[in-house]
Amino acid sequence: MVKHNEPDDHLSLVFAALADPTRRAILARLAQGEATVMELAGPFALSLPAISKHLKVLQRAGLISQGRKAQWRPCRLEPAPLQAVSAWLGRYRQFWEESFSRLDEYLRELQEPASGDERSTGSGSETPPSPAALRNGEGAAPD
Amino acid sequence: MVKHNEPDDHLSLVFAALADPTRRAILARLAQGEATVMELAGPFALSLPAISKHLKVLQRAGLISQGRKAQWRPCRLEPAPLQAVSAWLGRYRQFWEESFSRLDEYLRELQEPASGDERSTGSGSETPPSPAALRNGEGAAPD
DNA sequence: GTTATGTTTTACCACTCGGTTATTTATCCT
DNA sequence: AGGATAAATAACCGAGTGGTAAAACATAAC
Repeated sequence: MVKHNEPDDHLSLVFAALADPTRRAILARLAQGEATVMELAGPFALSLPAISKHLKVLQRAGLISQGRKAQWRPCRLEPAPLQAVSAWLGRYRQFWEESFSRLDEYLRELQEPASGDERSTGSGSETPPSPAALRNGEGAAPD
Repeated sequence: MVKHNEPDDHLSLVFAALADPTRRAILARLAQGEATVMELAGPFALSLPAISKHLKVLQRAGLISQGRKAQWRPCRLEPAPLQAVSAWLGRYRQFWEESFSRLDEYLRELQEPASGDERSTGSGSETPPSPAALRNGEGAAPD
């Protein structure tokens, strides 16, 4: 994971934190309410230091916060990063909510043989640009 | 990332793939339409092998698929894994859509001093269980 | 002060990750 | 066949990851 600017970096931290099944299970438990470190460790055949490391990852991603009461460190879920993930997902929601869009493109592809004229449709290139077009610097620059 | 069972393993692959800003940018570009490897590499000061590795990660997570046309390997977005993420997020959606739930708990906590009787509310322990309760095996087993 | 419980830190390990350069593979064109 | 382009693979690197056992820190009870 390479750090770029702050927003991307934070989102990367969140996704990385969610990439471990143990950490997702910890979040699921905290969704039911605050819990202590040993409560969270209960269901896993892991050492306490291992749980402590997972919690540090979750904390660094802002997914949990830890209180402090005597020797206890109660953990609670912080939903803001999950909301950020949901917001990020928003840009792709159309892809599964309009499930016919891929079928449309496929049908159009069957009717129109691959040719350079497809570039003019503005719908994104279905066929890779020709080498000549790339050589002329006409390749579409990805965002 | 430790492999457990298949569903968790796949979700972990997806989150891990999304944990890199370059890969998220690649997905954003593919959301606009199919693109070649070199088109995807264009905006990044990365070598082609680095892009190739990123694409392999995305492919293994099922987030993209790659076609084959001559020497071209056009990539397209596959939204199903993103939908799976959205579904997983669903269990936490209440946390930010009902933004008063945390305030309610906070106010209740102010009115009821920390005591063992809070265990009987079934709303999850706001205060860590007492050492005696833990010793008696009454600690709540996390999911 | 001593003992017990809860938690974190330290040091270590094997492995993965995100990048590089060099090389190979795949396809097209002359 | 040779040359060109697109892409993947191999080998290497330093940093990071997910786990362990041991040690240290924090707090409570007697």
